[in-house]
Amino acid sequence: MQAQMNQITTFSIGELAREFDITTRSIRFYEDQGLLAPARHGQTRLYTNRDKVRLKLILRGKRLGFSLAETKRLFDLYDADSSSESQLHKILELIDEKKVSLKQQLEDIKVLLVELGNLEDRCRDELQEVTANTTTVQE
Amino acid sequence: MQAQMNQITTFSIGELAREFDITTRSIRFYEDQGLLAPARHGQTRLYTNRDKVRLKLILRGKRLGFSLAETKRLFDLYDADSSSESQLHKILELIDEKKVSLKQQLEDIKVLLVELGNLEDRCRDELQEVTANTTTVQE
DNA sequence: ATTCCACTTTACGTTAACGTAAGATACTTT
DNA sequence: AAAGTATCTTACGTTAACGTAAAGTGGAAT
Repeated sequence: MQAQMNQITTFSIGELAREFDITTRSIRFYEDQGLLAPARHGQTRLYTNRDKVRLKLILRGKRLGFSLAETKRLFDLYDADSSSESQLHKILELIDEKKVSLKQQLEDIKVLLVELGNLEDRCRDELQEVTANTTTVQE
Repeated sequence: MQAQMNQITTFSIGELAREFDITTRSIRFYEDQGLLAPARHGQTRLYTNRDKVRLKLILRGKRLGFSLAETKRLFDLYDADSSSESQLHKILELIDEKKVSLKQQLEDIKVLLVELGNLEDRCRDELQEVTANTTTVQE
């Protein structure tokens, strides 16, 4: 009851791959690019929960069209504890850039959703006509 | 006053490149991939307003992380006039897929915006402390 | 002991979306 | 006429983000 207190649940590379539906190759590649830094047990990689969160963030970044390099920059920003004044200003700049482009994306998406909705309506109308004709013909 | 009625304003490839801040190479590439089909005057390409709109859509797609192939599919959907019933169903499916992934993106962006806001606040706080310290030291 | 499985490294191959250079054509300006 | 500018085609080069194959290692099951 006491001999196993250090149960810091870890994950194998295969478990993560299955959970996020990606290949182990991708995970190792992200490490190669400096986005992940799992511990090791011998040669084998051991991923902590923190690594798992990182991976989730990487994939979210990808969905948003971020390059791995961009995501890494954001990680580095987040990790940087205390920086110089000029550094902090630079960080704030970067954050602002991202925010601007994200807001642009948000607008883009809203517009596209509306357009897709219209297209969908048009399709449904056409579908109505087609099936109506077919029915008529078959009488 | 009558001899020039067919003034269908067109654009050169260079004009479009400047306006959208991309290279002519890109524009020609989009044509190569079947996303644009400008008219010709001799060898020279002539872009109509419709082409311009298309180009704008292509770039918006890129901002949203669409591949050119995906954007082309959407174009083809939009262009398809009357299709068979099964075709229409397929189109509706595709539209729905896009809508789902776009809504996911929308959520992703909202979350990220909040997180960036937090990060920004943290930076500002730290900046406050740094400048406060500097001021104190310099007294 | 050997078979199996998940993991490892190394390394070459692949696709998308262009970049870039070379050489030809066309129109305009000097 | 010559030079400049914009356009064209052809074609090889480049980068990111992996895919894929080869060959080896380590623990578990038969």
